[in-house]
Amino acid sequence: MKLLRNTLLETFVAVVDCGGFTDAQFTLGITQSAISIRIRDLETALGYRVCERGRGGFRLTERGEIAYGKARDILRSARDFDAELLELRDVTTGDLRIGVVDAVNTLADLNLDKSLKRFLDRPNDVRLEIVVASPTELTQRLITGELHVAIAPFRNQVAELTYTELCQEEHWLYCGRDHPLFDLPNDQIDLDVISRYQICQRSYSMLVSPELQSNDPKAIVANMEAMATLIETGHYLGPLPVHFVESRGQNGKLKELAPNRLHWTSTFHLATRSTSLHRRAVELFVADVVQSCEANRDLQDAGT
Amino acid sequence: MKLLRNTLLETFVAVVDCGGFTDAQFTLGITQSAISIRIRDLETALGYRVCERGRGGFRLTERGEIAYGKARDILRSARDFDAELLELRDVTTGDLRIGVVDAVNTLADLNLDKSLKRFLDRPNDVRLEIVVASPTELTQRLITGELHVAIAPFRNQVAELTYTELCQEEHWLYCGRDHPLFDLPNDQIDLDVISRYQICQRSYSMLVSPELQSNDPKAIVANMEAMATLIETGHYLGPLPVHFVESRGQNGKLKELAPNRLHWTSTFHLATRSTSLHRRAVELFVADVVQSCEANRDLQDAGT
DNA sequence: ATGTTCACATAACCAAATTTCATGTATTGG
DNA sequence: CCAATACATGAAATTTGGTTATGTGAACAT
Repeated sequence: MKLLRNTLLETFVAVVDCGGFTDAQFTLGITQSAISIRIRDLETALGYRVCERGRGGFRLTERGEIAYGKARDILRSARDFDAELLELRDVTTGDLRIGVVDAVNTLADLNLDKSLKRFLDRPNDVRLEIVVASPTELTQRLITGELHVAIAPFRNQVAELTYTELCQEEHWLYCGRDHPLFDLPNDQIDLDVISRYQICQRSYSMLVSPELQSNDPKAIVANMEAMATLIETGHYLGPLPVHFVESRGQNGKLKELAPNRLHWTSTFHLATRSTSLHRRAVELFVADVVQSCEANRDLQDAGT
Repeated sequence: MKLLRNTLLETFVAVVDCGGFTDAQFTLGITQSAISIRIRDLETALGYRVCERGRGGFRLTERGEIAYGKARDILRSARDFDAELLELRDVTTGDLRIGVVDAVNTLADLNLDKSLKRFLDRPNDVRLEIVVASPTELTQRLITGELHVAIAPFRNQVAELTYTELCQEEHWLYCGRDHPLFDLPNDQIDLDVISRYQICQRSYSMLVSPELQSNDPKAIVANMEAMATLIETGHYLGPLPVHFVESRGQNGKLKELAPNRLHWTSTFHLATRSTSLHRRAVELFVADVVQSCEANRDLQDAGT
């Protein structure tokens, strides 16, 4: 059997991503005619039409949809494969696909920007890709190889992945300026008082405050900004990472509620696939992150 | 980054498999010059030499060794990928890589030949590949995707694979014509008598007779023929599948020892990877095997 | 040593596959 | 019905990849 040329698949994926032949010209660096022919060749090889196109707009066929997903996957692993072979000489190259949860850039103990800087300061030919998603989704994408590394508070750990503990993130409960509790002294606030008000929670996999869970959250958000926004409306209470609130410097707009009693800690991990050796780029980045966190811990230990 | 053309990898793998450029001509259907150029291009793209060649013989470099392994893997998955896309129309195509343990062809309850016949009788464009190996090795190869299906008595089952019970295989203990026990009546033979003689065992993963294990086997074989040969020397006792001995029709050369007491049963399973949907060819073959076994069971049930 | 052979490399040339350019066609929107 | 959009197609140009013929250097026999 003759293998599909990978230019055909690249073309197909680019065309889908661009939503048509015309725009894909620039991405692929070839003319529209060439694209037309390549797609025709692909369809001839496959024996079915992968997309409807023309003046009426661009649309994948049912089979095309499936083919597109598979094609993207195989191209990704082909790129990783190339990088593996290229890294057998002394270069650092290929994709480095990192996944994180949102609001990590202000997490001081993690210091992701410093780790990234260290990584990028080395001579390299790496194409960086950073994805923001929930821990559950990150887990999924690590397993499929769509991501190489992920940094998140992984509460449910799976066997396929290896986790390294990085740092802690502290959460307090906050209320907005217009909320009834805003002016109540903190020593009068406890779980019982809290339970009279509506709580905004993060979606399940990001839950940080189990004590509040039974209170039937009236709002659920999948994003830190959204959480802050809802709390600022004055209609909800909600937990937020301390570093997140402090970095926004709006100390007047949010108030922490009884931080001595209502605080939660989540542990951030770095996760990679357990099986097989990793590419040089991945190993280096992991080392940078871990080292950065350790340096931080040492600094804090010395300070106390 | 520009992807390596897969013709380069195909050429590389073929050259390695043939042990040089000259012989690979016929496998690849191109001239030696073309191969020379392709390998040069591959090496230029990679930035290192993959093999030493010339009058002094053919030898992979250290990096070439690694590259070869990876290249073979990626070509296999590329072929499977192609088959997945092609099977989106109504054809059955691509590789079907089956693994079995040895001596399955006479296992009447399994009836592998009938299942295969049924599969091949359908219109198809499948390239069949059958590998014989131990259950441990089959498990490994299923996980890496090197095999699509395997049929064996899997005693240690792993989470990554899904198992379907197929049939039983009965084992008795045998001795050869020249063995001291050959002429002893079966009612005088028990474990105690047995323990005075040397036992030939199958290697660990194929062990069928735990009672004999403590007897410190003096011979270990990884193959049924080898087991039979050793027993026929008259120096060893050893377990063999009943169907295997009967099918060889040499009833005079081997004698079953106390078949009422010394018999063991192993269960044959069909195993596939748990994750992801399988290709049409794989699904069809699995259905054929399972159906064939069920038909057999029904037949036996009706008979008793 | 010396010539021969083997296994691959290289050059020149050629064929086939791809791309571009120019143009055609179908569909939508006004 | 016209203009514009988005793709298809044909011919010419270009690039890619192949073959044939020949070169090179290491091993081997004499």
